[in-house]
Amino acid sequence: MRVLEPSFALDLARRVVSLHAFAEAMLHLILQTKLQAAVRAILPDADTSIVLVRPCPDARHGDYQSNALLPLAKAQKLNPRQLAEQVKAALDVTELCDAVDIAGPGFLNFRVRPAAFAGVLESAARGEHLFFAKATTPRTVVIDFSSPNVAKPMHVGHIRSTGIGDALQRVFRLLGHRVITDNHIGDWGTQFGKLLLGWKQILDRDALAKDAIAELERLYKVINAECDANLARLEEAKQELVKLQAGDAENTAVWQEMIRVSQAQFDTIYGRLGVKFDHALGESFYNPQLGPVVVDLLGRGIARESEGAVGVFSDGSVPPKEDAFLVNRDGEWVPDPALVRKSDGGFNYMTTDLATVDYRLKTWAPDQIVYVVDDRQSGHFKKLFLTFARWQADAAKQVKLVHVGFGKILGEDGKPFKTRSGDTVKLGDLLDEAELRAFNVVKGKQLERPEAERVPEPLWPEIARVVGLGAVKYADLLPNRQSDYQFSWEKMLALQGNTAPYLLYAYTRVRSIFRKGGELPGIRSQASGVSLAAPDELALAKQLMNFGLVLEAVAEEYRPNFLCNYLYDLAGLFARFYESCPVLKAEGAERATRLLLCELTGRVLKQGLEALGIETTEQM
RNA sequence: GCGCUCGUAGCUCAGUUGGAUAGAGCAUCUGCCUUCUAAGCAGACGGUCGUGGGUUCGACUCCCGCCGAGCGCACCA
Repeated sequence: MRVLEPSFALDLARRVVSLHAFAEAMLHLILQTKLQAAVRAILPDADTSIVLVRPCPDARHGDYQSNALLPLAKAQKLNPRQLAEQVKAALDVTELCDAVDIAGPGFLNFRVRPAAFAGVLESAARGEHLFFAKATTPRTVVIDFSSPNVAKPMHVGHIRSTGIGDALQRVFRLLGHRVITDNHIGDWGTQFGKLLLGWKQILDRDALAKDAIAELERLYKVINAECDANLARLEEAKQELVKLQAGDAENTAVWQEMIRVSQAQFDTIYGRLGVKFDHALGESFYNPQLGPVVVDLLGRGIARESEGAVGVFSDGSVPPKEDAFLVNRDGEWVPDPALVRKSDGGFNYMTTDLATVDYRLKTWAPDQIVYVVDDRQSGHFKKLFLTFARWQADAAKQVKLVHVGFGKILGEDGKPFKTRSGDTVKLGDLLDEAELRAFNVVKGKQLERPEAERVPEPLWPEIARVVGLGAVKYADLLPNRQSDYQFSWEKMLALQGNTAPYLLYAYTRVRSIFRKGGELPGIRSQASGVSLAAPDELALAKQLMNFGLVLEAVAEEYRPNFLCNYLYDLAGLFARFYESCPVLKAEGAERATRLLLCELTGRVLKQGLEALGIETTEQM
């Protein structure tokens, strides 16, 4: 965002029309633009990219604040309060603010007129924006996530990559960027030797028709066990793999069939999760490029042979401690190369990933490529990015390669999440259980109510589906992604606290008002006369206006949990407003204002949840 | 051994360029349904932000040491 906003503001300064829309969508940005201009007037050489305006964490100080004058004063060896006085004198924000205060060592606090807030609400009500602005210079972003393996069931380990990746792609798209999602499926590798052997010798056709993945899994387990015990068997499997790699017609056909049935499984899961990909170029897609990549690396002197393998080694450009191509063993720094060809001539995933970066750059010319992959692979990506930069220095400067890592899912005992019998939890089973548990909660809550107030029973399963899937997704997106988190059905399906059900409930309360209130005159067309008076009205309105800021932070830091926390705060503020400010009983401007706040809160909740990949329900 | 990530209330977790009195939920306790869905709201209780230094107007945040946890350390991905 540090890079984005100044250029954003600059662009807009050139286009008055856009500036207008932009200001209406996000007050803090117009204040920021004006503040930056004032700073430039006082300090022409100052770096104004650090001059940011943010909402005040404490409303008593004001509505928006900037702390930027303090570091600025320090850099220029000026008295911060004096600088603040000068900047304040050069600052013209009278159209938005009653007062600009200098506080403490040199904080600048802006107090916005309620009428200015009302103006933003009115323009939002007219459908001109939803408190965020599309990027004026859209970036092209490739997002690589999910990446399940062929012939294996998708399991609980895939929800993090899938959920975080999907949320990120949704947020980037919402902000107007060009997004290309690519599912880098594991459809190649040594396991296919064993699978082919199993397919040819012990395949159960009926079982395959019934549950293809389970049958493929069985084939692998049986043959794998045989190979462990019997070297001749292992040799047989290797021969099948060699034939596949050589393009043998029969093995290729079987391999393609395995991909086909696996894809059907992926499609079922993705369908339930509402996840779509623009491409699914698996590892095998890059096969033809692997040899040439290694030849090129060797030819350029970037890779070299060692112990029969080919790898990229340290170039000694950084101290050993910071060198990703060195590792310390017993006090001695030894090579830890990025291997691109094994001593048996085969390639490994470093080679595939290099070919993949190369392909993506040539095909889509992205500004960035984002890999949503387990944190344990951070070492691999570090080497991959460095190796690519050495291989194609110029191309590497055009693209930002980012590894968005995440932690493990733990069970409630604090150990890796497994079934009672110790197996990995299959994703399909997990989603089934989520819906079942959600149904029991929905049913329980409905039965607590007087019959007249219940949601019609036929709607319960659909509500349970939205709540259950939403709960699983939300629980996964909520924690800071780099840390491990504890999986708890009880907590994710709880009706209180920072959970999907709480947010969905807030949304249904909004919808309920409109059902009860019937057709409401004038909300969209003649949105005017909005007057914010009650503290809870104002607090809610201000929170709505932070939506854009949060979306940009999500995209900038690749952290969907910012959006989760924002929506939770929004829902909380709405609940307070709902308690203290009767809507349908109010009259005149008060009623219109409150209806508008309900409408806009509903829209932001729905849009925000949608950006997290979570559906909403009208009643629950 | 070396590297990466982390350590915040009894438990599970937030904490947006370093910024003003560190926040939620659960648990414990107290109030609020003849009023738009109480799956809610208000309040109380609960903290030497692992620890010891340093940087500065200001540190949970940045730097260094130590303690503790998880993960990774050529030919699996």
